[in-house]
Amino acid sequence: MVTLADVAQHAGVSASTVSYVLSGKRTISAVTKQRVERSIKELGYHPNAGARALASSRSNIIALMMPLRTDMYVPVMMEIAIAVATNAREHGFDVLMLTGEEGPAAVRRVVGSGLADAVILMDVELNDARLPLLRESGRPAVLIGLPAQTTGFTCVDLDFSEAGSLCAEHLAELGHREIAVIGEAPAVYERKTGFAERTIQGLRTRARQLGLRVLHRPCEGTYAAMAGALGQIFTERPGITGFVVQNEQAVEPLLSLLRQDRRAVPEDISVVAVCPEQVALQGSVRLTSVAIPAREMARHAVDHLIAKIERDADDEVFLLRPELVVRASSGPAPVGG
Amino acid sequence: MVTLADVAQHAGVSASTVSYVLSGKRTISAVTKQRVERSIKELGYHPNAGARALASSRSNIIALMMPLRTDMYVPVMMEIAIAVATNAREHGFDVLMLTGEEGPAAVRRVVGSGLADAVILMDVELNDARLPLLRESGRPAVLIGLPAQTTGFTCVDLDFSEAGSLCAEHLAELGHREIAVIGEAPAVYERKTGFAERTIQGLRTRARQLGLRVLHRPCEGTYAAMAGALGQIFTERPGITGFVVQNEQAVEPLLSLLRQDRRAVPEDISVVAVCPEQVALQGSVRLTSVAIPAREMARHAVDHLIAKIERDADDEVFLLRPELVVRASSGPAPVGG
DNA sequence: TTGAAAGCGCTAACAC
DNA sequence: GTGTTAGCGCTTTCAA
Repeated sequence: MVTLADVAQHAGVSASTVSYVLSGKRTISAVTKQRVERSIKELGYHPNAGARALASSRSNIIALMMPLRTDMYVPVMMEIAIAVATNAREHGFDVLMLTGEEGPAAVRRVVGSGLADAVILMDVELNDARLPLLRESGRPAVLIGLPAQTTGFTCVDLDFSEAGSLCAEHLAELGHREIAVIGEAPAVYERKTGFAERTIQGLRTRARQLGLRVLHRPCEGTYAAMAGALGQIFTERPGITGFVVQNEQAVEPLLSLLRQDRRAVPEDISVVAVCPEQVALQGSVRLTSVAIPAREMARHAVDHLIAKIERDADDEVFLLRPELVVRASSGPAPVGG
Repeated sequence: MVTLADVAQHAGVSASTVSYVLSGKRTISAVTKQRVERSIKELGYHPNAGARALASSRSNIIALMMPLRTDMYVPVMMEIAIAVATNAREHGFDVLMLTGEEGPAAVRRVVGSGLADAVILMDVELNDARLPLLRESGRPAVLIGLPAQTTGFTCVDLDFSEAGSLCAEHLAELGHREIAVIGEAPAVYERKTGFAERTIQGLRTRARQLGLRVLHRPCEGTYAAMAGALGQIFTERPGITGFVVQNEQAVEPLLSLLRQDRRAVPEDISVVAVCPEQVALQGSVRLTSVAIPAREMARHAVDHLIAKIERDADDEVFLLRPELVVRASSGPAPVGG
């Protein structure tokens, strides 16, 4: 194994000089710098990560804690994870992947051992058990999601309330007067991550202002559940002409069942989704939707985390502005009835 | 920060004793052991990861290199990644997530710096650029996928050839005589990961033995592409009564278009998929399918990698036996025509 | 602009 | 069954 000492000897300088060439923490004459860099290349030197971490008390590793449930929001999570890793590399950091499996203790472990310099938490719940541990660890942390109590943390999330509001507005503008919201599965609401609640609340508030009538139904993403929900909805409110869906899995079942029901989209029924771009684009109908901006969230999370690590930046709450993109699934409310 | 020396002092023993209590590498009397463990608890001691890595030349970290393309096989990849992480933890290892972004050099970096003790490569291509680098690094590695040249590596993959064979068998047994295979998008074949080719080859071989006529069409996973392909297929071979699909995205479009076409599944047309269990279960029809056993692959990969790290185990090629599960999308070939 | 040297916290001989 | 101690390879004062 090639060590820094080997490089120093080969270049005819001291170890510290090599170290400083690498870190750039002090000015080095052009000649020595070149000599050192040449030696590094020739010897194929790679600084030892462990030694570095020990001497500098910095691992240059960020821990990313994945959600426990691997069955939900998979594409978004994956996109965030990859974007976090890519982004972190641009700042010279690597990413350690933690699963929910190990529980909140995982946070203590990686942070207590100095394995990770900082933590990103995905899929944060309103009263997340990991937060107290993180807080007492004193390590920089960024949450993706919005817990009940944000003090001590930087949070990044989509402004779901505004997203709901945009959906209401869009349908109201198209002349719809009565709409239904197909929500996440009941389990999601029970988990209290808050985003589903914020969406419906934002939607309801705006709907009230616009005189839009709203029926909200949480729903499993299966054909059977969707069929049941749809039947009930049209029975209760036959005048409904618009749907807002916030449930990846439910999108195709909904479209498929409407088709079967001989209700044309968007002529008879308008559909607006809150979902990853991918889902909105690849289905049987290109959906008018509010996207969940995974990469942007990851970028904010990493950038701010690095700022906290390196410049002790302050905590902030970033609520990203949602955008509604009009596609083929929404149109004017049918006239008459 | 609490160090091992602090613990030693607090427990009234030497540093090495504490170290040995932790590692279990030598026998310690019950009393000292308990005293040490008590001190560890009381002081809230966490061994420093960097120091450990430096002293032992072992980081207890496995690097997991994700596929470059984040748009394909997302659920399987995510499932594998999480299973790898969970499994690794059971052996006391953490997982570092590398994206394709950084290119093959990422391998050299994490391995050269001693950041990772070993590597798992996902989505391996037939002539993968990362393999030579890995080979010369001499670090233990496991590939998920099957490259052209496996020497020096342990490989884990589904036996796709056998999977194709099973599909042919199943349809033949049901009396089908003419089938179509909807394959992955052309881009997948161009990337030369080999699995798509192995599937069709295994299927073809068995089909020939069984007197089954096969038409193979790679296909994008969009409604438009699927509609085009389907039209062509039925024009060319009006006698087709069975479909094998190996393309997650194409499953729903296919089912939907068949329905629109008034071809009932499974009465008129049988459909067999090679896809993740999740996809087979959550669509509009519960699909007869051969599952891609993500967790099992991850388990094999991790277990064998650990065996290589700790016991210098030999390289092996694990081709997991596929299983075809009969569900609601396949049935006897229609009589007459 | 550079060098010397003292650790960082742990492991693993080597001693007894 | 336990203690002593020499590193592991790097960063960073301190000194010149």
